[in-house]
Amino acid sequence: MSGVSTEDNGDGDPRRAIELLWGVSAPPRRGPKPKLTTADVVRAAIALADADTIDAVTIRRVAEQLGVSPMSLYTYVPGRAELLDLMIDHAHGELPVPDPRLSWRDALTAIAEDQWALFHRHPWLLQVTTSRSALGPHSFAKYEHELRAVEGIGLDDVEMDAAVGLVTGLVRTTARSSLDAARLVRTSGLTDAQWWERAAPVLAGIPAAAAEHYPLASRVGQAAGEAHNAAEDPAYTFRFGLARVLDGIEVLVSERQR
Amino acid sequence: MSGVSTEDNGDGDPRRAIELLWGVSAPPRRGPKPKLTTADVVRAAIALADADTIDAVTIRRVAEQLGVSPMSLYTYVPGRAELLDLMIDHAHGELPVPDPRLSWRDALTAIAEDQWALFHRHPWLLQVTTSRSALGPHSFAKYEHELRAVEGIGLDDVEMDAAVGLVTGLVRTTARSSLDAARLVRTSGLTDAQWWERAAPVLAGIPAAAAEHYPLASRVGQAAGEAHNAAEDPAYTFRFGLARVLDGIEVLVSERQR
DNA sequence: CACAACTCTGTACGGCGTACGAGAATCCGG
DNA sequence: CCGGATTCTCGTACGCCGTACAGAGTTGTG
Repeated sequence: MSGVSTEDNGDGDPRRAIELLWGVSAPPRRGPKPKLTTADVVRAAIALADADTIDAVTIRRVAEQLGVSPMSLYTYVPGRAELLDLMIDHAHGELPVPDPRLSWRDALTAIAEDQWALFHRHPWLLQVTTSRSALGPHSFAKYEHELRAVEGIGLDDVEMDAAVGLVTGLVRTTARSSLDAARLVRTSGLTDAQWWERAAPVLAGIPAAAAEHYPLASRVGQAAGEAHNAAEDPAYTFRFGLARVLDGIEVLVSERQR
Repeated sequence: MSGVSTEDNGDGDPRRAIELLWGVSAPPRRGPKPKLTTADVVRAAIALADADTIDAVTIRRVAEQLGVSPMSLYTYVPGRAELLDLMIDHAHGELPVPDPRLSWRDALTAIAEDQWALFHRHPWLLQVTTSRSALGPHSFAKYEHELRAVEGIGLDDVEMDAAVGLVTGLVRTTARSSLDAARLVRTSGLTDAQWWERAAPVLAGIPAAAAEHYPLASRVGQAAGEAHNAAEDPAYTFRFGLARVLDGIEVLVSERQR
C-alpha cells in the first residue's frame, strides 16, 4: 500500500516570499509586539518534519507547537507553501562550504556526501520540491558552491549546470530510495523480510507471477535486496552511482582537455 | 511560492492489493452486477491525473467522473493509496519491450528514452513513489527488461541493480525538473521570463542578493536558463546526463573485461 | 421462496488550508 | 496625554479531503 503523492500549488506575487527568504522586512512600527518571528515558525515546522514527515507540518500543528492560534501564523508566513520554501532554504544553510582547494572530483564527492548527510538529517527535504521562489540565500549559495567545484575544468556554462545537476540529482534519488524504504519499515511496522514473508504466499498463488517469467528480476532483486539489508549498504547504490557519474564526467573533461 | 509535498500512508495486509495488481479475483457469484471494474476506476483516475495533476485524483472526483457515488469506489479499490499503486503499474504497461538484439548501451538508451516519453505522457508518475506492494506485473516486467539490458556484460547482480537504478533515477530527476518547470508555468500563469521580470526588482532591492556575491550562480544560472528556454532544450540535461552515466558504466565494464 | 452474498449509497467524523472580521495591544502625531 | 492608525491575535466558518458505518437494494443459490 502506500502511494505517495505530491501536491502542487503556486500563486502570484513573489515579493513577500522573497523578502521572507532573504530576511528583509521592516520591523513593525506600530501594533502589539509580535510573540514570534518567522524564524521561530520555520524552526518549529522543521522540528515537526524531522520528527515525522512533511505531513506533520500543518498550520494547525505548527501553531500548537508554538502555543499560538493557527490563524496567527499567517502573520509570519503567507501560507503553508511559502513555509515549506522557507524550511528548504533554512535546511540548505546547514550545508558546509566545500574546501576550495579540492580537485573537482574530490569537491563533487564532498558535496555529494554533505547532501547525502543532509537528506538523512532532514528526510522531508526529499518530500518537497523547490520552486522558483525558493531561491533563498542558502539555496543560492548551495548552487554557487556546486558550480565552484567544476569551474575551470573545461566545461561551458550549460555543461557546468548539467554536471552539478547530475550529481545532486543522483544524491536525491539514491537518498530517496534508501529513506523511503526506511520510512516504509517504520510506518508499516514490517521489515522487508517480514513483508516478503507475508507477500510471498500470495504471489505464489498467482501463476503469472512465477519466478520463471521474471528470471532476472527474481535473481537480481533477491541479491540486491539481501545486500541492501546488510545495513551498511544503503549507501552502496549512492557510492556506486557517484563513482559512475564522476567517471562519466571525467571522460568528458579529458575530451575537452585534448 | 509553491512547495510541493508528498504524503505517506502505508497499511497492513498486502493480499488484496497484490490480487488487484495481478488481476486475480474470483468474479462475484452473488449480488447485483457491478457497474464497473477495477480497471474502469484506474482508467478514470489516470485520465484525471493526465489532465491535471495527481491531486485531481480524489475519490470523490473519480467517482463523479464515473457517474457513481464516492463510497462505491471502495468496492473496487481498498483506498486511494492502492489506487495510486494500480495507476503506476498500469502506466508501466505502456512501456515497450526493448529490442533484445541491442548492445547494452543502445538498450539502456532506448529504455531511458522510453521512460522519458512515458513521464511526459503521464507527469503524475513523478509525483508518486512506488512502494513495496506496487510490485505489479508491469513494474516487474519493467525491471526485468532493464536488467536484461545489462546482463552478461561483466557486472555482478548487485552492480546490475545499481546500474539500472542509476539510469532510471537519472530519467526521473531530469524529467521531473523539466516537467515541474512546465507545470509551474501552467499553474502560475507566468513564464520563467515573466516571473524573473517581476522578481528581479525585488531581488535588486536586497543587497545580500547582489550578483557579485554569487558570481557563478548568476552567470551560469542565466546561461542555463536561456538555454533551457530554447524549448528544444529540456531534453538537454537528460541527454547530457545519460551520456555521462553511460560513459561511467562503460569505464566499469571495460575494467571488468580486463 | 428464503437467505446469503454482494453492490451501492447517504450520512457523518475528523482532518486540512485559509478567508473574514472582530478584538486587543501598541506606537505616533497632535 | 490622548485619539487614531497600525498591527497582532483569534474564533468562526467554508469547502475540500479520505473513509467508517449502516442500511437499502439486487442477485444467485439451496
